[in-house]
Amino acid sequence: MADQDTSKDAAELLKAFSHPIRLAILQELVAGPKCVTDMEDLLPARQANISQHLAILRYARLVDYAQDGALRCYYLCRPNLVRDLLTLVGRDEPVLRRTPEEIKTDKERLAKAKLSSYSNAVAPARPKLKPRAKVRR
Amino acid sequence: MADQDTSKDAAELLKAFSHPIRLAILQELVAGPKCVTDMEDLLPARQANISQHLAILRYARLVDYAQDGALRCYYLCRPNLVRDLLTLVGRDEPVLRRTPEEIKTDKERLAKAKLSSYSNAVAPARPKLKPRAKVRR
DNA sequence: TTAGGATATTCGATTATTCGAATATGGTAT
DNA sequence: ATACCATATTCGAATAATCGAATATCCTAA
Repeated sequence: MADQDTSKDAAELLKAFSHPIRLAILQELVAGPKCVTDMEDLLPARQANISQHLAILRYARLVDYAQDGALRCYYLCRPNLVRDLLTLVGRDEPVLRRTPEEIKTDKERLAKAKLSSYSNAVAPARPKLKPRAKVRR
Repeated sequence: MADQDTSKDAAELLKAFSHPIRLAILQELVAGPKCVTDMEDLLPARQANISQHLAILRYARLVDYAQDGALRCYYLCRPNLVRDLLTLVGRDEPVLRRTPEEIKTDKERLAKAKLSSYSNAVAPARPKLKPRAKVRR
């Protein structure tokens, strides 16, 4: 059942990645170590905010820094993870569509087929349902 | 400057991954297609909640479903992405620690070295600063 | 057509994230 | 010591994510 602890840890790690600014920071660090001031020039965010994001990345152990006088040179402390992750999300894979039949074959289950529909369910605006009948809760 | 659009899209994709239940769902789907009822047995979440997470995964185009009668068989519509991502976060890379000197070498910058400290800045509870002096804002 | 099963969605409340503003901190040079 | 630069942190307000409860919907069997 996909170990709950593992999932929780992995989710937390991924959360650290899941912000545009933080991704941009990581991307910049792939190119080489940088201090906060460098990043200010490269990113659309203010110093305080960048420091906040760096704190999150540090907490996730994705980055660390080496102090150089008054400067803190940030670097990736798990460069392979970061590089591979960035590559992975960059890459784009064609989106599959499977028919109920294909699925059935693949499924270790006993339900019976139904040849008609297969989903179109994607992003574009879901049709709203009827507003809910108000009831005491 | 690590394209802002790209970062935003990538961040959104990663957000879809960044939840323990959603990760667990994806993990289960790597093993093969499943309908919601199957997942209810496998995951520590209620039906409504699972459906909510599936909606998010669908929106991110990570999953889709094939209707089989009253059932909806969910499957990965970008299986490689999902598998690789899960593998990646599962794998654990040793955490690097670089000295200011190493960094300096690697840096296309003109600051001067400082041989002493390197960071210990990680997770465990940050020391609190002095509470801020209250001022009208 | 009605009932029941499987799944989705809406609402609302709770909790978590995010960001700017205002400092606090630490280092270094004076 | 003081001042200044680079960086962190706190607070607070605004926004977003999360989850249960209560339905709504769709499909099929009776």
